[in-house]
Amino acid sequence: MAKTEKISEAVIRRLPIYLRYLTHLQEMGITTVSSQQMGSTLDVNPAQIRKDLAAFGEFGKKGIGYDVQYLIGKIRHILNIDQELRIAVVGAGHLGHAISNYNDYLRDNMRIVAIFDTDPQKFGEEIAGLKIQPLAELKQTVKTRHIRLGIITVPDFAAQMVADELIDAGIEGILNFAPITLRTDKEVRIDYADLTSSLQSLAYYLN
Amino acid sequence: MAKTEKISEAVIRRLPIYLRYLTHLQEMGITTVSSQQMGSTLDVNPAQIRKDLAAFGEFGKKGIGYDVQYLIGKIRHILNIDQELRIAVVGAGHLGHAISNYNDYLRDNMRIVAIFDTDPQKFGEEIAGLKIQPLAELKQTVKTRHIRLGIITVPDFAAQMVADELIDAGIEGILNFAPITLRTDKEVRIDYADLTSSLQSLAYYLN
DNA sequence: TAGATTGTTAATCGATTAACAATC
DNA sequence: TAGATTGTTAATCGATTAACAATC
Repeated sequence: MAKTEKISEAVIRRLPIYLRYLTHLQEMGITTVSSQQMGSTLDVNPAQIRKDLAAFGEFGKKGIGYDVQYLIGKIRHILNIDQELRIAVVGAGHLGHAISNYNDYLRDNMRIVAIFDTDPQKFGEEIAGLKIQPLAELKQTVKTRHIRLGIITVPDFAAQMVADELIDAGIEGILNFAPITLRTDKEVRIDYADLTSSLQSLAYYLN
Repeated sequence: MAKTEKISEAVIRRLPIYLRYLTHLQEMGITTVSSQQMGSTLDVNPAQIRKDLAAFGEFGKKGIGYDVQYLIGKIRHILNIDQELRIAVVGAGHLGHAISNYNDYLRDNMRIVAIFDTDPQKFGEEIAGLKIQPLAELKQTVKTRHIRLGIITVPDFAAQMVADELIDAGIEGILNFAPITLRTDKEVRIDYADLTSSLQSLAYYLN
């Protein structure tokens, strides 16, 4: 990263969108793209795209635009997904089940490699090629399998406990689907993906 | 709504979080809460909470705080969830399956009442008490059952087509789980909930 | 009354957009 | 060279936070 200004969360939320479109262009054999073209497809101001990218280095060529393949490599590097990134899912209910089947969509080196639950009836059951493990095995599995991210898909009343376990196990980032604000005093990034809240926000815009 | 200043999306994203906590307080029998208390639990600046709420009216009492039950009613009204709000899910794969089972978690009058797919093999199959219907029936079902929101859980290549169908059917808001930016010239709100993008953003914060 | 807490104004901080010199 | 497009500065716009008078 060329610059030292701090990067806002808004920028980081847009980078995956850029990456997804660039990958699409690459698949179509397109080698160069301008901020103008990207912006009009993605509904983002071209100046915004240039500024977002420029915060990390000079990736484009004046008068030409951006080399698709080169830019893909740069964004993947920025996002830490130029290395294999292993993920654990905790909660083998319907949602955990669905997410565990997501590996085909998680390109770019992200991979769900373990799934946990507390219900003994589920232990050993297979989901998407993964055996459901007891939560008690979390810490050891995280260590031996070098898992860095966790996804929480347990009911709300269990979510804080699971978060504590994940953090104690050395997980570095959490994506929480449970409808509860998690608390920690550790340096762990926690993002939220709560369906109920999303739908309620959406409902505001009716009429 | 007492004021006419325009409300930012950030405010609308926080209201469901406030509502969730207030509901929790109500269940615990707590009748009054201050912005201070809410803020410290939810990790939100108390001034922010007061300003968010004040944009819609004077809901609190100086020196006292907010009446929990009263504020719940107000926020539900603001979010349009003081009426039953019906939702259709399009895409009966793993994720659509999981979401269709979400009705128990969708309190506050939101309800998934129909699920659609294009695979004839799935027609008639039951998920969470709902029979999977052919996409061809979408328009009629939306009209007769007064469905106002749509959730897209189809693969990326089908998402734009499904969005067009939903909009044509008269849907007023869409929550899209497919990893693609949807385009429309109609006045329809489209929100995004893309797991891959969320995980990629999360990955940035590693180290 | 004294203490607490709102609603709101002003101050600050941050993010987006416009404009354009540099340059491919 | 002429046209196109970046990187970046300046201008604008918007959101967050602090502070405090009003008042329960």
